[in-house]
Amino acid sequence: MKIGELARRSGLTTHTIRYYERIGLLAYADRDSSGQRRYGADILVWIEFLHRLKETGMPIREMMDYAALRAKGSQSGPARRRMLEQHREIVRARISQLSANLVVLDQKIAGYASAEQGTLDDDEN
Amino acid sequence: MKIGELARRSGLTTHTIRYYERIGLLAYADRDSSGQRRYGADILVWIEFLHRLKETGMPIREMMDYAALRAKGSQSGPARRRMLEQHREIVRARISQLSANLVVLDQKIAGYASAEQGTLDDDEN
DNA sequence: TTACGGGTTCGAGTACACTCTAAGTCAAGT
DNA sequence: ACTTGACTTAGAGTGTACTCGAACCCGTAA
Repeated sequence: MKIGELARRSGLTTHTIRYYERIGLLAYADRDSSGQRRYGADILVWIEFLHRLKETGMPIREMMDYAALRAKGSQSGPARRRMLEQHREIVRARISQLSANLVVLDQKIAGYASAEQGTLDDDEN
Repeated sequence: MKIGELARRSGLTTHTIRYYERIGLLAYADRDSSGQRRYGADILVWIEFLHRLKETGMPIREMMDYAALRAKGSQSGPARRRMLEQHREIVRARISQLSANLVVLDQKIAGYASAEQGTLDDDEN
């Protein structure tokens, strides 16, 4: 497929796909006779994985490191596993933090709700 | 207290405190006779709350809206409650998303671990 | 009195992750 | 032949949230 179709199917823009190739997140794509990028379907799996890393807050730099390991082939498996394990801890910590903050938010909202019932005055935050 | 002490106690830098004042996240602080900012202890509570909003991913623009409502006094309570309720939904969604991605990450790591045991080959991501 | 550790303002600079523009090429449809 | 839409490159611009620098002022201890 060409870059436009990949864009539609991956949810990235063509700009972003080229940008990712430039910085090494996506491998340099084979070009056809007129110089246009041609992709196989397997790149969608990789982009989806990148999307997950991004969604979980991994910085692009780290994704680049991961991509570089991946490009070295299966011998880099253990290193990639270690990266993912570290990242997993960050994600777990983030979930805990958000959950804790969610509790405080709930309390705050309950405080406002009470104030609206006239049973309490609010605390000015 | 002066800005330096507030910085130490709040975890913000003096630069950031002045920046927050500039954009309206913190109220314009009273100045002493030599023009230096003087803060009461109550601002720490507000900064801590701002920190929570930030940690949960609220953009500064929205925090500014919230701060503006707060500056209007207790009559803005209901509007603030609605803002927090909307934000709470965003936080809940984010936690769900992270949790879902965490599961995938676990599977991926398990896949690498199996590959290292020699029981499977990896899938090249 | 002079050095020091604060503080002040304004405006410029930084990091991240895109996002877009300019100027051009190319293939297919009418 | 011409238009349309998709593609190419290099490089500039954007938005967010700070972060820092320059040039200056002010109060206190040696």
